[in-house]
Amino acid sequence: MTLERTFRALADPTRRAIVEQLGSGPATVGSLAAPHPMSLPAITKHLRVLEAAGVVRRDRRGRTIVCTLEAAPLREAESWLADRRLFWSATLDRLERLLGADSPADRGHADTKEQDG
Amino acid sequence: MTLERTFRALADPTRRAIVEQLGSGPATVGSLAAPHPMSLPAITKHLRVLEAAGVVRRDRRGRTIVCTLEAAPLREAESWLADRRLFWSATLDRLERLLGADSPADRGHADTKEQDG
DNA sequence: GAAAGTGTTAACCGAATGGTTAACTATGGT
DNA sequence: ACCATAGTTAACCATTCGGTTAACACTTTC
Repeated sequence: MTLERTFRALADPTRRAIVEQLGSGPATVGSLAAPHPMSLPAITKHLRVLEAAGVVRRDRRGRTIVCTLEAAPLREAESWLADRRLFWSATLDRLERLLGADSPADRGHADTKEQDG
Repeated sequence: MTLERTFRALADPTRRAIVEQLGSGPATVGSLAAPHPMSLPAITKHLRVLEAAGVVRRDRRGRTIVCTLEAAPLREAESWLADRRLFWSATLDRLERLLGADSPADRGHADTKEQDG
């Protein structure tokens, strides 16, 4: 599944940093590796994971390789999260009150405080 | 980092299914386990991962345990993706043209070839 | 065509993941 | 008290992950 690969790819902080860097535009493998205190093969592996998820594309360009961010999988992941949000924003509060009414235990967050942002 | 735990939690299909089910409202551990062809301890572990990420909350309720979806981490993950999107939608095309102008090799995504999959 | 530059592949390693079964804890019902 | 219900914890196992070093491959330059 694409979602699985995408979320797993984004789970690693190094790979997220790579994606963030690619947000400033395409970059070579070397320049992507530079900020990270690890060997080049490690970066190669991370890029393979990102590429397998479809998040980045790699194009040979002379003797360097240029990596570019690919939109589709990130968009798909965002959509999945957005679908979940349809719930939290609206339904959550109502359902929790239903639960709370049945047994007023110390779950204490339903009526007095709201940590929404 | 919260983002790391959140993305890692969502990387597993079973855990995503749990989150989706919780989108219909709070549920007991048993009812969350029912749809999945695995043992209860496996589900317990998945719930611990989701709880560690702050994605679900567990409240004892008699001899059952009610799990509820928690908004904050999902919102944070969605925000991270949304920030990335600021790039793909607008800047990508322009940057790629800059790159392409420098050396018109067959980076071929614009008009001729497309190996996307 | 040999040397240097840019990445990848291969082999290996320790730690984390995702699952199992068996034993245990905790609550509720009789 | 005793038993059933609902979940967790413990111990274990195979696989995957994230990193390493060493060797290889492709491109450019001299």
